[in-house]
Amino acid sequence: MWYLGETHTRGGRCAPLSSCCLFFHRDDRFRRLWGDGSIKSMSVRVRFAPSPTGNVHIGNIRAAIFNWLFARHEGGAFLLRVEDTDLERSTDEAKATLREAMAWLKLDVDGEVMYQSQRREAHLAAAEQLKAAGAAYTLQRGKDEEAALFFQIPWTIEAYETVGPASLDVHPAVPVTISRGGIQYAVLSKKGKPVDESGCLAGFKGLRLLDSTGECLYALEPSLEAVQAGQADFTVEKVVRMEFEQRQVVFDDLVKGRMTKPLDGIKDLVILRSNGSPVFHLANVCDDAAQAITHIIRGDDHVENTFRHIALYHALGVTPPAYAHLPMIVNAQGKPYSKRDGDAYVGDFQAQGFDPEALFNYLTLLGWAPGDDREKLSRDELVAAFTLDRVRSAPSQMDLRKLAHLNGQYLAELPLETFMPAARAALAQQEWGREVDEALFRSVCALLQSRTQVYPDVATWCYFFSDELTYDPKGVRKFLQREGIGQALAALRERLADESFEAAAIEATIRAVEIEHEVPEGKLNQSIRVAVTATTIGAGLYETMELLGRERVLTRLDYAVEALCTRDE
RNA sequence: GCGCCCAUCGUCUAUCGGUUAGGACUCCAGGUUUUCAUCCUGGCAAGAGGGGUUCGACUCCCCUUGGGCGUGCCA
Repeated sequence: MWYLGETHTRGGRCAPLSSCCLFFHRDDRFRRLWGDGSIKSMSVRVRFAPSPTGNVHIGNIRAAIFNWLFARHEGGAFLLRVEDTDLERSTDEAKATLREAMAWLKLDVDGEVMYQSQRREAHLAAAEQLKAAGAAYTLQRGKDEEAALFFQIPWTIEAYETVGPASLDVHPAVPVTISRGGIQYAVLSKKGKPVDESGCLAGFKGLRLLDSTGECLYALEPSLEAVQAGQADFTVEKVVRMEFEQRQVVFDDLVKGRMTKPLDGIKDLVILRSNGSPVFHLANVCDDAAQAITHIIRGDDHVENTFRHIALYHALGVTPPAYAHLPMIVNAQGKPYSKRDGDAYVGDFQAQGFDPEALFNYLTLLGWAPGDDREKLSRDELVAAFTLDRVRSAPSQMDLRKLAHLNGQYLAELPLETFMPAARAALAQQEWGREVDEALFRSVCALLQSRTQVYPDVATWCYFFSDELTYDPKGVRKFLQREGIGQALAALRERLADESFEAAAIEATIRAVEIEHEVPEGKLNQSIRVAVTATTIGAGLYETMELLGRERVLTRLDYAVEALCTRDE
């Protein structure tokens, strides 16, 4: 538990968020661990917090998988929070899709599911708390509009560290403004044009504005309290240079290592829209605190948010959780999956007949590896091996062929009773596969399961169930249109007509025909295969013929001799 | 533009200063299977470029290039 000790000592300080305790008391797990209000265990609590949009993105589910794996490895809790504040998209159907995807991959959730839409009061209370503490202020955008509530990046918190003295050349034509909302100024572009910049007040500790002679036009410190309180603001003209003590926000990411971001590059953020609704940042932080999340494991598109979220935690009086940012999964072009990319949703993989365990296993291998040469790992092995320090920080792209290969290994191990229904469903996609003989189907499954990579491969089983065959032209040319083949097959047909039609007997018959017709041993097999199955690949020939049955084999041999073989005698 | 992050075979990855840079997928060749597939053996294939630090660098540092993310009263 190397990362728990120092970086994360949650002191059970959820007190400022009154509503969170309400939530906890409904959570049996919490009651068990911390029922008397004291901390007995530093149990890991992670969460998956998707927006239910009707589709679960593959990158999202990978984040869920890593969270789940981490929780199970640590013996902690894996929680689900449905961020359903977008009422238009968050339909019951979308939520059901989400739960189905998770159930399919066996991502079992601990405790009660939290629905963010029901947390509005808590979010508003948190906003109110910040406002009362002077950590938030209202600001009007337009004259006629209602004011939005901004979170003021705190002046000091323990997550800041000093970088050192900094100076910035400023465009003198654009005045520098100092207000509760931060510092606004313009720097010079390469061509000398003004480029607007702004940052929060806290980013400019010890700020001094200098003119071209080096004289100090304004110093922040004397009026700091008045500015912070919104009782004073300043506009300073002809500033050429700003000097200040640069500070940065720091956190130790469990996969990316030490992360820093200069405070002067961070802006105050809206937490309550002018219509009064809470924004993502507030809701997210608030709920993570309420669920007592200890580790946030999410996509690295959130790293920038983290710096501001940490400030929010501190302002709310809550110790921030530990963070682990996962690399993105990109498409075959190396670009992030967009909504237009097909095959990027969990449901698609399910529909395409991938085995959930195979997909689960494959997804763990994207951005993570156990460190030895194992690739096919069972759930238990994955849980045992999974640690965040082995997560890579470079993006990775999916390789469908490798997934298919892995899938094949999983399918081969499935009990026949599990394999059959799925194979049946795939077979039903084919016209000839809707109604098949049950006994034959079972036998064919038994014969071909081990060589099925993905369920749609069952389309190649056509020759067992249908007589409308499409002969592989290459196979016909290579194995049927050869001198003497027609005669040999014709002879075989005669002998098969009245001998036992069991695999071993069939094999013996074939060998005998080969000898009679002076065909090298085994060389007739592929010709027979093409004649009776129309393809060059398949299972063992003798078993295949036995399953096909005498009638079909004889008919097809007749057809091959008549229509496909070279007539050269 | 600025900020943050990333960089080993085509792809997924191993390597935590000293290796003939290993494995897997794909592809190719051979073997086993008197057939097909599996399987086995072998092969093709990588440290983006340039500077440092060091006896020694894929590994640490800097620069460049390339890519991603962020820069919303989206999440």
